[in-house]
Amino acid sequence: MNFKKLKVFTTVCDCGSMSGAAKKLYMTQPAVSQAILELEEELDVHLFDRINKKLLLTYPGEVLLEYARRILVLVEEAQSTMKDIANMNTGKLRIGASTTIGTYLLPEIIRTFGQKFKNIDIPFAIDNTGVIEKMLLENSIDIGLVEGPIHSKEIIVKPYMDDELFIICSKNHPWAARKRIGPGTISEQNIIIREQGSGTREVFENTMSKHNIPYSIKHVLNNTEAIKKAVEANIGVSVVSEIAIKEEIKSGRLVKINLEGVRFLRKFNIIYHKDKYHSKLFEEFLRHLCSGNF
Amino acid sequence: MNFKKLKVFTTVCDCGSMSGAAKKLYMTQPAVSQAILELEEELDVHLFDRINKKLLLTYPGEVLLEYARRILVLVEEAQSTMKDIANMNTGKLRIGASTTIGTYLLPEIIRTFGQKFKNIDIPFAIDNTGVIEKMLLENSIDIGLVEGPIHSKEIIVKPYMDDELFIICSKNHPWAARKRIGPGTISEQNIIIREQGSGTREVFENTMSKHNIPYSIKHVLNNTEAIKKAVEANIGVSVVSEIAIKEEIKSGRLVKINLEGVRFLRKFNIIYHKDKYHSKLFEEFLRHLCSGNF
DNA sequence: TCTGTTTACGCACAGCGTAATCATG
DNA sequence: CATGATTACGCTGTGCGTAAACAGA
Repeated sequence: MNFKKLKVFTTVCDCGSMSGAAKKLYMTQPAVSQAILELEEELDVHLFDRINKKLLLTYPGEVLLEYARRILVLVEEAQSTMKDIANMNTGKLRIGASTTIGTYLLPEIIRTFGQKFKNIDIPFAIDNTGVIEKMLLENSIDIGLVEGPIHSKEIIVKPYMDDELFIICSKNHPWAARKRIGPGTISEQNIIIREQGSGTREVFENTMSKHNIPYSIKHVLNNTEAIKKAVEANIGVSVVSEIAIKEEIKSGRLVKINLEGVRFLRKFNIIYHKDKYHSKLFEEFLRHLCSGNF
Repeated sequence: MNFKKLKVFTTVCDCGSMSGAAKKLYMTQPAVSQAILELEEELDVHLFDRINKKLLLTYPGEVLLEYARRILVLVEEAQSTMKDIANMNTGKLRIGASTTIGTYLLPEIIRTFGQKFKNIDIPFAIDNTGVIEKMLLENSIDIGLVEGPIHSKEIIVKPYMDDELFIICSKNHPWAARKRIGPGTISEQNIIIREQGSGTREVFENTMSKHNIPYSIKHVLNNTEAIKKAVEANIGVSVVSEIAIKEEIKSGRLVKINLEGVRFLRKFNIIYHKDKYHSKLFEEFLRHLCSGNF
């Protein structure tokens, strides 16, 4: 018993004749006849009564027909679904991202990717880089977008884009008109910054100490949105990734300030497992990342 | 794609390794490996990630696994059901019977046959011989038990048993003590008999006229049970098939009377289509009929 | 004779085993 | 070196087509 024979059987039932089924299946009559005989032999059952040239289903024939139809429907559905997956008409890509990227970049990335590929399931997780790395290793995500360093040798790290942190102030702040300040002026300001452990804070502190610039932290907020609101309210100045403030810069609510001779640079990376098969959807997502401007 | 490959696939998923699956399936590793590769090639999809010697299902792999399990369950169920049918652990035999046989013989026949073969479905129809013959020709029953003559050349008629009609009277009737009467005495009696068209009445009338015995019908009842009750109540005498009065004869409520020199004989026949395949269940039913004393 | 099924026979390929190779711990 | 996957290759049997026989209208 195999799919083909079941298909032959159901077709014969539909047509009421072997020759009709043969025509429909692009086979010869003998092949159809043989398939039916083999089914009958294998199952030790007569499927048809041959009365007056008419093929009439026997009881076991009826029973088998029921099963055969159900099986073939499932098989065809399976094949069609797999074809959809192969053609990326359906699929799944599990994405992980570290906090900043996940918050400010990922939504737009997923939105546009989802537009390009309908019916695609794109579950995502947002957590710090270490957790995202771990998820990649235990195969609970397919690809990650992170800011921090990766340690596992099994993970391929591909630079995605350069990120830069900027000092920001309110449009009402005295700096707003100047856009450039000297390193010395910063120590006079109330600095609002993310909590210890944040990648953003780490880059800021490292860079500042590298340049031996003194500064004093006034407020600590564990949330970029809260920081932006605080700066907008002119409670102090802060430093955040440029991707977090596009909107506010555009509308003029916040102003980017250049600290003379100092830049806060880091890289965003795409990470994925070196041994994992790269599905077409995966490749498309990579292409999508590199093509788009997010 | 075929059953075997799906089976290989699900087994590999269960075992988490090709070698394990090979052992379970009594195949060699390469054969398993090849089956999986062929599946992947045919469906144009990667089913496993080969990470650290571990086989991890990809998304398309998961989807296929779902389908494969459902398909294989159905296939196994189908095979098991067909096997049951072949072994007569389940099955169906559609029986038709003419009125007298259907009423007095068939219930016991079906009861005992159903005891021998559990889980067998035995739908039956009771109607006059002509209808039963027609049902056989249009394949709505598999076998018939009839008293009347069959006309179709396509039907095989096999004598089943001899039936004899007997004149019956109540135990309170004057005849009851004698058991034998002469042909002349019958015309003095109130005769109760079935309606026109009844096989029983036909045999009675034919036999009586063949012997030139005069008789007068007093009551007509279209129902053997009613006739028996009427005779028991000594309203008159009647003539019925011996199979209809076993119980009453045994208990003495009715008495069988011999009409000297006259017997009302007919045959019960088993009928079935000459071209229809005789299932094992069918053969068993024939054997059952011939073996039992009904 | 024509239509449709079955039987007979030969070929081609799918699918399995054996053996060798590769990869990884 | 041991375990397990892959590659290479040859054989066997399934499954199909062609051809012929058979059966019924």
